Amino acid sequence: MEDEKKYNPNEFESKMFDLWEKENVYSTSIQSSGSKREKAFCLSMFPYPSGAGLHVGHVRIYTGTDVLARYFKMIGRDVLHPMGWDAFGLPAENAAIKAKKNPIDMVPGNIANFKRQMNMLGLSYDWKREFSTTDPSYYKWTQWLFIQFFKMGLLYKRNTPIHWCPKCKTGLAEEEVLANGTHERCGSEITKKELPQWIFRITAYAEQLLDDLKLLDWPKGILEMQKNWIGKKEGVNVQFKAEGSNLNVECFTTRIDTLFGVVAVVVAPEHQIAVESAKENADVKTYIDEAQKKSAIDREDNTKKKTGVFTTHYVLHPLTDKKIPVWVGDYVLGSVGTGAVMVVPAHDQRDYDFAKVYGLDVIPVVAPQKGEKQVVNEAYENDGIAINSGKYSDLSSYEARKAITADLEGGNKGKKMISYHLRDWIFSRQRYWGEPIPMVHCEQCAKKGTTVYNKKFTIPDEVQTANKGWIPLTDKQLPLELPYTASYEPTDTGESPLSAIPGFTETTCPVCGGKAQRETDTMPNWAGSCWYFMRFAQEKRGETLPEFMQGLQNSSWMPVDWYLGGAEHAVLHLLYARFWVKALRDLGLVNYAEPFLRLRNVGMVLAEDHRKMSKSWGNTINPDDVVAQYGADTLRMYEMFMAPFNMEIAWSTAALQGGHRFLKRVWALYTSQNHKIEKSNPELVNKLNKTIQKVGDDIAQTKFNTAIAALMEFLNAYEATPELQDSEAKKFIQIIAPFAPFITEKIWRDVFKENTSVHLSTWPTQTEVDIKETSVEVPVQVNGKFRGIVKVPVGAEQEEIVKVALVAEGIQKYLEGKKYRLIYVKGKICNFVLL
RNA sequence: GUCGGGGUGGCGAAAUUGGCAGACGCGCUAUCUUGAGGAGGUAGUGCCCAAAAGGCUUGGAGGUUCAAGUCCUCUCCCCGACACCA
Repeated sequence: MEDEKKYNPNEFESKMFDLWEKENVYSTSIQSSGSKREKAFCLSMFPYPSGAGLHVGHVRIYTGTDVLARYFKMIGRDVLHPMGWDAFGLPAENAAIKAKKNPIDMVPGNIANFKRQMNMLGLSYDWKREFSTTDPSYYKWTQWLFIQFFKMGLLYKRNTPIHWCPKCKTGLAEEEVLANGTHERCGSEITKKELPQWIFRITAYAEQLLDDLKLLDWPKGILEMQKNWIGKKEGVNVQFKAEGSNLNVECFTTRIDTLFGVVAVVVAPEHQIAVESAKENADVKTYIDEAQKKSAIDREDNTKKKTGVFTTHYVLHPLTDKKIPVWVGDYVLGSVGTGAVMVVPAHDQRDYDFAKVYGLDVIPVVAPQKGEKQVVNEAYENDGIAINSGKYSDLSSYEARKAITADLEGGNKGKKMISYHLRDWIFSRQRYWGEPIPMVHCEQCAKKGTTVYNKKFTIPDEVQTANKGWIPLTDKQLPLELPYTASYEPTDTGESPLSAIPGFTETTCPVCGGKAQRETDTMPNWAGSCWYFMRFAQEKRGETLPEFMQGLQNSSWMPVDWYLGGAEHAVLHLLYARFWVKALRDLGLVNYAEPFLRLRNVGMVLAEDHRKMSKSWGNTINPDDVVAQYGADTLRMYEMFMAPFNMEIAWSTAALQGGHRFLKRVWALYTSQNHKIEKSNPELVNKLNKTIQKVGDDIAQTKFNTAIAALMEFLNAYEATPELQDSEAKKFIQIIAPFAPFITEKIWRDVFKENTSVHLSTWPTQTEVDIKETSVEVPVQVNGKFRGIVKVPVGAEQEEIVKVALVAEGIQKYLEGKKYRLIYVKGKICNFVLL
C-alpha cells in the first residue's frame, strides 16, 4: 500500500458488492442427496416489505443469520441462505388503501427498496432463490396445497363469528382489536358477525404438535409457550343426572378427586339448561339477557364479583345421589369444556368466591397432609389426601382420581376426557390482498353428493356434511389469479371484495361442468409463510406438478437448520408451519416431521430513548443514514456486539462509534505496514490461535457479542506487538470476515493480493506454536476470601504451592503461626481454612 | 392472577457453569498530539475512606458450602404473552 489512507467505507463497499456479484460468490452450492458435506440451511424469518424500508431491527436478524451462513460456509458446509418476501396481508393492503393504489402495483417498489438495502448491508443471499408470496407462480402452489389439505379432510366450512367494526363496516383481524374491545383505528366498539368460513382442523394434530416439541432445539421459553398454547389437559366428563327432568348436566373437571366437595353445578348462560330454565323463570331470563349484553370491557374486569342465579333445578350427585342445585353464572364460558362446571368451593378459588357470595357450603375433601385438620378461609388447590370422601378417603389425590374415574366409567356416569386449549384455525379472510381460495360451490354436486376426497384418508362425517357441494379447482386451473381491480376495499356486507367483482363469482363446476359459484374469501397472511422455507429448499422449482412434487420430496436442504426471528412469532407462525409440515408428511410429500430444527430469537431494537421506534415519536434510525455515515460494516459490528443476540437493546449512537473505531484500527494496522514481518511473535500467534477457536465456537452458539469482544481483545494485543507474518495476519482478517464482509474483502484483495474472495476462503486453522508455559497462576484464598495469586511451575503439587503461598506478600500475614486446613482444587483454587 | 423472560459499575455487558466478580465496548478524568473535528496516542476509572491499610459489592432477606452472580427457601421490582380454561 502506498501511504496511510483513511478508512473510508463508502469508497469501496459498493465496489466489493459488485465484485461479489460478478464472481458469483454467494451462489448456493448444490446440496445433492449424495453430498458428504454437512449442510446448513440458515434462514431469517422473511419480511413483509413495507414502504418504510428496513428497520434497524431487521438489520439485526439478517446480520445474525448472515454471520452464521458465512461462518458455516468457511468451515466447509454446504450453505443455503435465501431471502424472499411475505408481501400479502393486512399491512400491505391498508397501506395501499391509504395510497389509493392497488397493492399489486405497490409491492414491487417496496421489494426493490428492501433488496437494495439488504445488498448495501452485504447480506450473502443467493438471490436466484428469491420470490414473493404474491407471485402467482408461488401462490399457485399455496392453492394447490390448500386443495390437498381439503382432500384429506383437514378443511371444513362453518359459520363462525368474526370481529366486526360497525363504523368502518369491515371485518377485523384479531390484531386490530384492542384489549378493551375497540377497533385500533377508529376506536369504536367491536361487535361480532357470523360468516361461513374455512376452518383448518389443526386440533387433529394437537397431540403430535405437542409430542414433537421434544425433537426441537428451541429456546426453552418458546417451547413452553407452544406447550401451554396447545394446553393439553386430562380430566373427566362427569354426568349429573337431572331430578325429575331430562336436563342432565355434564361437567368437565381435571379434579374428579374433589367430587365429594361439590355443592352446586354452574352452567354458562349459553347452556341449554340455562335457556330452558329462562323460559319458566324470569330471574334467570333477566340474568342471561344481562350477561349477553355485557361488553368485552366488562368481561375484562376480573375484579368484579362472581355472579349467578339459581335455576330452581336440581341434579343428583353421581356417587351419593345428593341433590345438587343448578346455577347459571357468566364466569362459566360456553366455549370451554362442556360449558358447565361442578362447584367445589374448598378447592377452587373461583368456586370459593362464588360460594361466599351466595352462601353455599364449603366442604373440604382434600387435606394437605394425612390427619391434618384443614382450616378453610381460601381454596386449597393443591393435591393432598382425600377426606370426607366415603370409601375414597385417605387415598392420595392421584389415587383418588384414578379410583373415582374407574368407578364412574364402570357405572356409565363419567368418561375420561382429554381437552386442549388449541382450537381449530379460521383460515378465511374477507379481504382482497391474499391468495384466492381455489374452491367453487356447486348445487348439483351437493345434491348428488359428489366428493373428491383423497381415498387414503378417512373423512369424518361432520366434515363431509359441512363441505357438501364444495369442489376444488383442477390442477390445470391453478393459479387462480387475484383479479386486478380498482375497488378492493372491504365491503360493507362483510363479504370479501372479490364477491363484488363482476364475473368473478360465476363459474362452472370442475366436476360436472354445471353452473357454480366461486369462493370469494382469501387466505390469511400465514398461508404463504407456512411453506416458503420449502420453496427456498427446492433445487428445481418446476412449473409442472411432477416437477413441483419432486422438488419438495427430493430436497436435501430441509429441514431448516437455523431459524432466526423475533419471539413474537413464538406461537402462531411457528405452530402453523409445523402443522403444515406434518400434514404434508402424511400426504407423502415430505419425509421429515419438523420444519425448524434450531430456533434462535432476536431481541428487539428500541430507540435511544428506550421506547419503540416510531415515526410519531420521531426516534427512528434509518439504516441508510447509518451506512452513509459509517459504512455497513460498522452497523453490522455494532448490532452484533451490543448485547446477547436474544436480548432487547436500545440504540446507542455513541456505542456505534466503538464498532467504527475497531474497524478503523484494523484498517490502519493493515494498510500501514510497509515492511514484511519475517517471524511471527509466538505469544501473539498463541493468542491468535485461541481467538480463532473462541470466535468460531461463539458464532455457532449465536454468541456474537462475545465473539467480537474476543476479536477486539486480539486487536489490542496485535497493535501492542504488531508482529505477524502474512500467513498469520491473514487469519485475523478471515475471522473478522463474517461480521464485516466489506473491509475484510478489501484488505484481503489489496493488502494480500488475493484474487479469490475471502468469503470463499477456508476458516483458518491454528498454527502449532512453540511456547513453553513454564508457570501457572493459582488464586489463593484464606477462609474463602481472595488474598492473592501465587506463581508456580506448571504441574506443581500442593506442597509446592503452599510453600510459596506461606511466604507470599499479602498472604503470609494471614497465615503466620496459624493452623489451617487446606482445600486445593488443581488448576483452580487454593483455600486455607483457618482452624 | 397464570405462564415465560429479566434485575451485575455512570451506561451496554462478561464470567470456562460453584473457584480472582466487572473481560470487551461506551462514557468519564488526566496528559500528549493535531490547523480544526463526532480525530488519534498514553495512563487511570466498581463503591466507601484525604491517602494507605482496610472494608463493602451481582434487586432484598435468609440458607447450603472451604468457596455462591451461579444451588435452595422466602421476598421486591421491570418486560413480554395469555387472561374467569373448569
